[in-house]
Amino acid sequence: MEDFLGENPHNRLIKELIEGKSFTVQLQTLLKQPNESVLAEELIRKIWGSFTQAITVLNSLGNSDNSLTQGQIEEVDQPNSGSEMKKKKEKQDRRGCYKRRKTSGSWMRESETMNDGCAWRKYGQKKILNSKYPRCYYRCTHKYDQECRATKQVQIIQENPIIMYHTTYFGNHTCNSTKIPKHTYNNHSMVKHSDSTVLKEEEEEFKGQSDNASSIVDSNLWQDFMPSSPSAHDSTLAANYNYSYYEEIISSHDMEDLAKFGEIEAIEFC
DNA sequence: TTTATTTGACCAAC
DNA sequence: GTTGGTCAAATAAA
Repeated sequence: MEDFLGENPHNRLIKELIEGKSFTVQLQTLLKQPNESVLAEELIRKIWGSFTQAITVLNSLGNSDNSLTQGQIEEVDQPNSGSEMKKKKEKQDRRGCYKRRKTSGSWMRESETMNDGCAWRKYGQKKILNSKYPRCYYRCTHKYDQECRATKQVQIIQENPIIMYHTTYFGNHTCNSTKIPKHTYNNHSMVKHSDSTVLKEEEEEFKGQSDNASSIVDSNLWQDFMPSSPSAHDSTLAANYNYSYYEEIISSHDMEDLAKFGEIEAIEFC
């Protein structure tokens, strides 16, 4: 593993996250006392610094496909500075102006129902070459009001004896209305498949729930570091941050390393 | 009137 | 040149 400014990046990352958590606990204590706003502001600044450093370290780890640009980092760094402006950016005619999506960051499920508990809006349908059934394109209902970029493609793969749908999900829900499902990594409900992730669901458990599977790890990880319940922005930040990297961290011996630092209690996935 | 769906056009990727 | 993903006008439904 490459050094990060003379320090092992892995250790540096752990150190920054632990510091961030420690500052959060201090802040929590401080907020219970009156007239400590100056100290609180200082702690907030330190927490911000820790997470910024952590993001920088993660971003430096060489996964170029998923590395954030500095602009993206700054975007999440300054929650009130640019995003509001972007929300108001005027619509323009972007018909046909798109990049064909890559399969990385996607995951699939096959089920007897299209219903997954999320609010989707259909925006297109296409006949697919060598396919008996058309492919339907859906985006999150909150694409514009909450800038949720989740999309899915649904295609019937068989009609007999029952209709089976093959659904491919792209992106994570960042909208507030999304419910976090009870899918977990440790029950092996998700199977990594090449660059994408195949979601082998337990259908009964799944019905009526969201299937924003990748956000599970993200949201719980961040919950662990957050003193209060995370906002949509928090999960966005984590979700945008390349969950596959978290998966890599969490599923490996690195968890032992996390524990070694002693400050982090068990990280639970639902 | 508002919201959702359908469908043809557009165009980048292959 | 073909294919597939997205847009937006037209249309339907609530």
